[in-house]
Amino acid sequence: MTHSPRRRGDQSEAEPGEPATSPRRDQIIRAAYFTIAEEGFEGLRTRDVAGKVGINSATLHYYFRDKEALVQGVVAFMMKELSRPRVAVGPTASALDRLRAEFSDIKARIRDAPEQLIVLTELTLRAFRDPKIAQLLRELDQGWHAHLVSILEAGIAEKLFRTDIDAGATASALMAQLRGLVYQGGIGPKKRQALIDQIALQTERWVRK
Amino acid sequence: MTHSPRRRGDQSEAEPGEPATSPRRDQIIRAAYFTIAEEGFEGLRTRDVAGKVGINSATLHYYFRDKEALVQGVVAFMMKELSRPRVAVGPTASALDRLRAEFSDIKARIRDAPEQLIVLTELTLRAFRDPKIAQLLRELDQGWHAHLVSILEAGIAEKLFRTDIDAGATASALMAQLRGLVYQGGIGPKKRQALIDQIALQTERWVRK
Amino acid sequence: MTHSPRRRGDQSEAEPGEPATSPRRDQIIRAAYFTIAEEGFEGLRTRDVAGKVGINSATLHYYFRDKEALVQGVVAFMMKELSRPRVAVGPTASALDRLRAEFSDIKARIRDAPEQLIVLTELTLRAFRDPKIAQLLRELDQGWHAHLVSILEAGIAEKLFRTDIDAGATASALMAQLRGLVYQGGIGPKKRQALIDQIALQTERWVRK
Amino acid sequence: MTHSPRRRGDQSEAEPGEPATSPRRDQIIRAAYFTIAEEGFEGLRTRDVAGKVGINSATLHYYFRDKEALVQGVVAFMMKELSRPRVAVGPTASALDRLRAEFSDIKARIRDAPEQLIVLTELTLRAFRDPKIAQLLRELDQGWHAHLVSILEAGIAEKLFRTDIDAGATASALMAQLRGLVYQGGIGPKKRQALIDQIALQTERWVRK
DNA sequence: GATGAATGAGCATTCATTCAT
DNA sequence: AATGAATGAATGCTCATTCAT
Repeated sequence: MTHSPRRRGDQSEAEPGEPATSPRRDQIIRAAYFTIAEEGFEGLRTRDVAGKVGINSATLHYYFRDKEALVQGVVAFMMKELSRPRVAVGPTASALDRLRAEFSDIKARIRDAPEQLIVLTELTLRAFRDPKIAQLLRELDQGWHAHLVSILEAGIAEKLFRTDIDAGATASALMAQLRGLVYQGGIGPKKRQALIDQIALQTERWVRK
Repeated sequence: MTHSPRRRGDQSEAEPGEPATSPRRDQIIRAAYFTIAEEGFEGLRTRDVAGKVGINSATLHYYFRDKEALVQGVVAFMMKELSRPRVAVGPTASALDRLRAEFSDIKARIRDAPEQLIVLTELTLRAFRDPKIAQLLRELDQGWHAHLVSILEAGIAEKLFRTDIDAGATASALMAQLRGLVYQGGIGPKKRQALIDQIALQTERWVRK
Repeated sequence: MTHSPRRRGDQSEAEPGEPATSPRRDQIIRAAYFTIAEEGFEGLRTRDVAGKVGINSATLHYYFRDKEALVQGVVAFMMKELSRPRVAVGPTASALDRLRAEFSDIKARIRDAPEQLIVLTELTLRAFRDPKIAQLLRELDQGWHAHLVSILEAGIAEKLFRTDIDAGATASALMAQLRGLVYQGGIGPKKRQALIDQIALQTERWVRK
Repeated sequence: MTHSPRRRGDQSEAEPGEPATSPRRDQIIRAAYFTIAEEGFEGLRTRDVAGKVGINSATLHYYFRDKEALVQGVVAFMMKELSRPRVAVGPTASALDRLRAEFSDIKARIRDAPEQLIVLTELTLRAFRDPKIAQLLRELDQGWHAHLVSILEAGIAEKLFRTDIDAGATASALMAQLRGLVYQGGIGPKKRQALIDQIALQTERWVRK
């Protein structure tokens, strides 16, 4: 097979054996990701991103057809990051442990990857104008909701949680609360973590028998 | 040259007789405000704003020293808008009525001024980088929190609400939930309003005796 | 009427009272025109054109939305130039004088405005890919053809020219010959003018009684 | 490194055993040639040419030092193509047949190799700035002229053509007419061929006894 | 108050070319 | 022979801002 004139970043799905990914590509995406966290989409300059990676901005365009493709790469990366749990629970963990892990997970993100919150907010904003991003966020939300519901229902089945709670509604309320916290501007990480503990406590009281 | 070299939009206090406000100035701010709601800060162009008002972009600079000053004008306008209640309650209203008015207020904003949510999110994002905006948002939050606490405490005093609720914590939780709802991308206004009703119901059950 | 946000070069037809023309605009078009003559479309750089006029390249874009609009301006200018006769004949001139004026006109162009030939060739080339230009050139040709036919027919009516010549075919043949000369690369202006005289002579012999 | 550092496409004469030609080299030239016909010199991109051949653009630079060398290759190819008659005449053909073959040749080119006209026009344009190309075109023209003169003189000698025609001038006029036709933009191949027939007829009438 | 004209700094993107492998 | 990766030098275009009128 001769050299394909298509750029690496073109296809969403890589051909087998020809991965649409490369260390350099990932490096660029990471640099762009942190740039967005620091400066916002508004402050994203391909030149700066290239500079951070230590390459020429033309090289960046060797990996990404245009800025839009780069942004899409960042979004994909972000989605994978958000889906990957940061707190592991064993397969034998109780529903309560898994619920607690949920709160720990968010606290861990706030502590170790605070940029995720910022980029997520940026994406939320983009979603108002970009239906593709809106769709992705919706899917992310649905996944989170389903995950919480499964925990709650397991807890009910395990007879750890009250049987009269509405798993769906409770999951929604929980998500709204956590999201509200995350999106609350003007407070530091410590305050944020304390508020999460508070929500965790309230929730446990609410769901446990 | 006859006109005073100091521009109207300067940060320094306006001299008496030279108001820092004018119909045209307000007109520009409103145009910028709605532009931000539609296109985001990223899409804010002084030329476009001027065009919407029907003036030359040079004229815009007569009223605002620079783009930053215009943005500050928008922020101030936004803060005033957010502080102004959209649902009036009589001075004799019960704590419960006032609590309900709180939910109605948010529903009214979602219905009549959905752009407020978007601009608020934009400001939240700016707050990560602009301490001045962070401070303003913090104050806005504190005002809201104090307001909710006063309602809850009044309800307790009126013996309408349970005496064992922690007014501060409840206010915080309520705020987080409402904020979370507001920031949830990818859902339409109707769904949003329904979720608010749900939160309202839950809250009433929680606080009422 | 407030300031129109549209750029000057946008509309093909200027509104009455608001001419789509200005000295500066013309200056830019002229500079672009001679740049094309010297460097070809391939060598047309907005920066260079602006530089020749002594303005910033951003100023050029104040008058022309984009490069394409500038090129269109040049084309329009070129068409006007080509249509404007360079050798005047009195209203009482005989058909023969008018025919001779036709040759003199081309010789005058080669002498005084040799760049017209080059730019015309460039346009011919563009016409292969740009239907709009193809159409313009076609119209130019039809105008020229009609003009020659009217001269020949007048000569026949004046009993100066042979009655058995086919005015249309002769006009076509004449045009083809002149065009061929004009497009003949690799020869200098003097040689070119001599060849025109030769064609003129031949033609006179052919048409005159 | 094993391969000779001197590239194949160098202007210097190839060493014996190291031919300045190769199937791949020709392939590249052909691809460039057709690209120029379709997009003009303006649209000639080494990457595209390489892509059409199915090689990397770096490989193209293995065969051609730079873009200029590639263009020269195309020019040489073009000159060979133009010199090669497309309509064969036997060695015993009469002058009239050979003259007719001349017209048939051009018609054949228009039909079978219309890209030659376009590339030739592109070269004509280049000749204004590139003396090397100007020289080549001049030689091409002189060859054509000599060829036509030899036909006309043979016809006179064969007593097929009038003895009072000026072979040189007639050849020039004929060339100018044909060239003019070829360069006339905005008409299709059919119309073009019909006009050639017209010129052929006229010419025959002119030269034959 | 208002504007047309002008500009500097910057930005994404393109492209011929190079070089280690 | 061939290529993936990389780059420097443009290039068209944008935009906030200025200033004389």
